[in-house]
Amino acid sequence: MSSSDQATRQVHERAVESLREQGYRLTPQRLLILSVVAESGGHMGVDQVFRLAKEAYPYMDIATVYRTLHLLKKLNVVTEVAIGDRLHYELTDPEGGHHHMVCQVCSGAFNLGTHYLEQFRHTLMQEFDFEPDLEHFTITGVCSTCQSQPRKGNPTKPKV
Amino acid sequence: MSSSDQATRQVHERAVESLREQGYRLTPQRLLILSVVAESGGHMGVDQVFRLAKEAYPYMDIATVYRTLHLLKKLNVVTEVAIGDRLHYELTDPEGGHHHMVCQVCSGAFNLGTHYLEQFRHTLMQEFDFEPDLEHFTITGVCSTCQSQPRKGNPTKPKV
DNA sequence: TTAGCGGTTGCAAAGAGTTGCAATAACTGG
DNA sequence: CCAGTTATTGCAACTCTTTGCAACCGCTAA
Repeated sequence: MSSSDQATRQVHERAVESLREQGYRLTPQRLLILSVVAESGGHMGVDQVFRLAKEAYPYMDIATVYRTLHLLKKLNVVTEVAIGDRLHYELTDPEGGHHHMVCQVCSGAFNLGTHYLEQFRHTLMQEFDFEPDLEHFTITGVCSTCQSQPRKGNPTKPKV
Repeated sequence: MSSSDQATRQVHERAVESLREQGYRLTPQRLLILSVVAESGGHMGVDQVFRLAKEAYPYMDIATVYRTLHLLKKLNVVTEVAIGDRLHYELTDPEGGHHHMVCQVCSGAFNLGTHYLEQFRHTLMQEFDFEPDLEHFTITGVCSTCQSQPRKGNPTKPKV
């Protein structure tokens, strides 16, 4: 057994617990969608989740995928990441959250530790008494690589 | 003549110049959509823009509204603001840009000066060589009023 | 002022995501 | 282990936004 199998099982256990605790039912569809996301390693678009899930269970419906991903997001099992103008999903980082920097040129996504935003949060609360929601924060821009390779054709594949 | 008429005329002049400079054509549809947004004073949803524009010109098409708003956004004449899960549009702040804090509870939108993000930008470039796009930045959270009025029914109308 | 180029529009249809609803099936108590 | 309750699914219809395309019309040059 690989360490990724191990990780996947832990994810399942935690997710199952979250579901039961809050009165949600454990359905094959939910477990399947979860395992698809868990096994991908990185973040996936909804259509990609749907395609893989449908391979395993042909009756899978796209509406179920959307509903399940929204649910898992609410339970903090998966995290939503905006890549381009589409939402992607990945397992929530167990070591406390992180944010994303997404490159507009190559669509690469880079992690950003929470503490980089703490100062900003502090400022907003101090100055405006505004409590920002910085749980799943994605900022777009241009990454290091694409800055040094000026507009040279094809975007590369997303990194995690 | 009111000062808002005056402001509206200035907006038209600047927008017309932007369009011509870059080879875009001045069409009645574009001018109408622009004036609808300009006269609203604040930010408006696409459907609201469409409805008002259609009152003045019944052949107005929703696709034209979308295309025009995207164009005006590209020309930096209007600014896109995410309210809830819909995009709203407002005239771009002539005094240099500002960002928005949008309350998840009451949907109120509050302005946030650019300098509050400068430090954050500096950090990202220093640490990650990542050039963030902070042009039109919207952050969600809970505003001062809604923090002190715990979950008491109806959201108020958007401000600004 | 007019002819013609090509950017724009209106329409229709496609795509992405959401929602209502009846049938299904996961959970509970007995 | 079974029956009842009710959350969930699959389907289809719907909303919101984008896109392809032919007709149209704003602009420029003569």
